Amino acid sequence: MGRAGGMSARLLRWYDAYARVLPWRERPGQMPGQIPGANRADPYRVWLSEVMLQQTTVAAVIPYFERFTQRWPTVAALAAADEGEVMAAWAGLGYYARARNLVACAKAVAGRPGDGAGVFPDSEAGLRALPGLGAYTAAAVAAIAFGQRAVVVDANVERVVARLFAIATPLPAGKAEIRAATDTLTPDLRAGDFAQGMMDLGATVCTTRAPACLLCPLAKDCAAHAQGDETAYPVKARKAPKPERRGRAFWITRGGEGQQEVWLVRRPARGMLGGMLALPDDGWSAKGDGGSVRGDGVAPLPGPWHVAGAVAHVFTHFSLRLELAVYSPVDSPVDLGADWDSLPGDAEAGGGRWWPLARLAEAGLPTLYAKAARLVWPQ
DNA sequence: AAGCCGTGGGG
DNA sequence: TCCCCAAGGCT
Repeated sequence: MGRAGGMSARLLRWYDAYARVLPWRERPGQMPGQIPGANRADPYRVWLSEVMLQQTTVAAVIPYFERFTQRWPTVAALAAADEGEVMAAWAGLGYYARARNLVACAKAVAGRPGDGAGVFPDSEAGLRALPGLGAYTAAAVAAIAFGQRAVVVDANVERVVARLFAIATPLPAGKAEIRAATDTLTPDLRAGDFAQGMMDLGATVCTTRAPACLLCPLAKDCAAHAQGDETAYPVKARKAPKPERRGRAFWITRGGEGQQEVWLVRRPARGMLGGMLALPDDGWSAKGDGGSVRGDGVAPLPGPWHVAGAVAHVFTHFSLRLELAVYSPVDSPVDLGADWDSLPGDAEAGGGRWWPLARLAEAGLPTLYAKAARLVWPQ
């Protein structure tokens, strides 16, 4: 057995002993010398978990995974689900294009011709062609659910491998080099357990800030450890500072005590918070861009309003300070309900709708709007 | 191909 | 407080 073989064997033994117990995962190492795919797990659950885990922590995913699998136990059930309900169930998890792709992928799988209906493709290439599955997810599902040998590289593997081989090429340029090195380590058998083991190692031992090399089964093979500077790898460029944006959302209600409703809009499928229900807003103009207002606008609305407060929210590439303007308080003489046509809402996205305040939690607002709503409507 | 796309937790 | 980052994909 070569050096790479020794490393993967050590990693698999470590995984057999210390694998995290996760809802979508089968227990490893039940059968020494097992055949390929001996640990294969339900492809639907593997796929769903992998999509949820894209750029998202395990702790954040677990409750969503439990709710989704309870409500939609099979890919066929998910394919038949109302898309709005899926989006609402995804609310709070972020990167909402994943939810739209999730539905599209479920429909594609459920609609596969012949005996394949409702069955995921079992090859990496077949999986890669499905919406929402990129290089990582296709490889992960092929390996974990179908026992295929696939080279699985996520941010954990990138970090572990960059350290093992002291790869100094900065990311993302270094990705090719890292993938090639991962390929040499990946075993023909148990590629899925190997991938999960590498990810567990990265998540629990070979961590970004303070790697626990004393606990690492690969420490004696690790070039960065030999150099005494594990955290020097992988090399990454510094991120650009986030610009600040400001915006104003509108809290428009109607109805009497106990029967109040709030005006919600469906955001366009593309762009920020695409496809999600939201409070109408003015488009979050960037500071200093002339105050250009895109989106819903508020000019046509009659009646007095006041600013109830503001929330701060940080997105991937900008931060936002969102004011909440409250229209038509309960005692207002203005009946906005009679002014339906003038209410804001993107027609192509389905316009807007009055939503009972008592059931606001079920609307599935993205965190930004949930925070804003909390200013005037306690949970 | 570089920018867009959420959120919450940890140091 | 602020910065970094997490089982990335799409355009």
